[in-house]
Amino acid sequence: MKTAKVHRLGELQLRILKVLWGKREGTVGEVHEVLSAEDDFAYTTIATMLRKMEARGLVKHRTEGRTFIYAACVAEHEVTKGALNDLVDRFFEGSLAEAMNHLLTSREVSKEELARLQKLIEERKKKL
Amino acid sequence: MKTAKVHRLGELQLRILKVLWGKREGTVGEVHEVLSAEDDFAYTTIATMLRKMEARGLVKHRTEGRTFIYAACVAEHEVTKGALNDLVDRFFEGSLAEAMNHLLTSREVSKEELARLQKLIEERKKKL
DNA sequence: AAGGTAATACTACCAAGGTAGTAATAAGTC
DNA sequence: GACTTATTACTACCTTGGTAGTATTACCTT
Repeated sequence: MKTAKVHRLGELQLRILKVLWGKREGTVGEVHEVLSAEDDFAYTTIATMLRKMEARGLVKHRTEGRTFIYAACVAEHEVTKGALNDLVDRFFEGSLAEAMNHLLTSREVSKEELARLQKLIEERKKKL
Repeated sequence: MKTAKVHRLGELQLRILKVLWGKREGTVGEVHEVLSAEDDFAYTTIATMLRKMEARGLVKHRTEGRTFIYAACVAEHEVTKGALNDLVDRFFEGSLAEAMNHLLTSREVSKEELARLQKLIEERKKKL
């Protein structure tokens, strides 16, 4: 059960992972730069967080010179899936339709999105 | 912005809220009893948590004799909606279809659920 | 009236996320 | 060779969720 609790990610941790997923790898400086474009973070905050995340097994690093080049250890798909499943289980006792219902009624949904959703369901049906 | 961060609820907090939503109100003992049926909690753990939650504005209490009768301050719908929206925003940059896609591909979905989903989407379409 | 019981209050921890300053170090620049 | 700069290491704090023991109090039952 090594995948345990992968969904319990903090805000910053997720954002860092997203950067790494997008670039495949990145130094502290690179991650910091990307995130600082949105919010203000100290360089050391990112560095510390990355070190903590490595201790948790979320990322790993290789060394180039004296610089650490970090990469995600967890797949985006896995994390996303974990978070979604967790939420559906926690809030809707596992009922996908219930979750969907809430989403549809509480969000702005465009006609295009609805069409996409229908298509997705159609395809899913065929695979049953 | 009083709805801020309502989605960031811990596991126990959510479970307590669910009990209160279900019963409309409840004493520490009642909540404790319900939750203890599933997991083992000390009575004082529930009491402490409820007090902390009241400080955060999640629940409130009225007094009957010397007993506190707690009730949720936040609507189930609001919390659920907040959590879902937060997740869709955080993981899928707000794309409902993207979120749905992940749900459909990573979960077990029954034929009945798919049918329900289609119906939901149909109805939503009419309201546009 | 005494004793048990149930209720809240208070205190204390622990873990984890988040944030960042300071120190040490290494490497490139003038 | 001295100086600046980039980089990691260490340390320290704060917050919040979670967990629960101990203390106090008030009530209820013999």
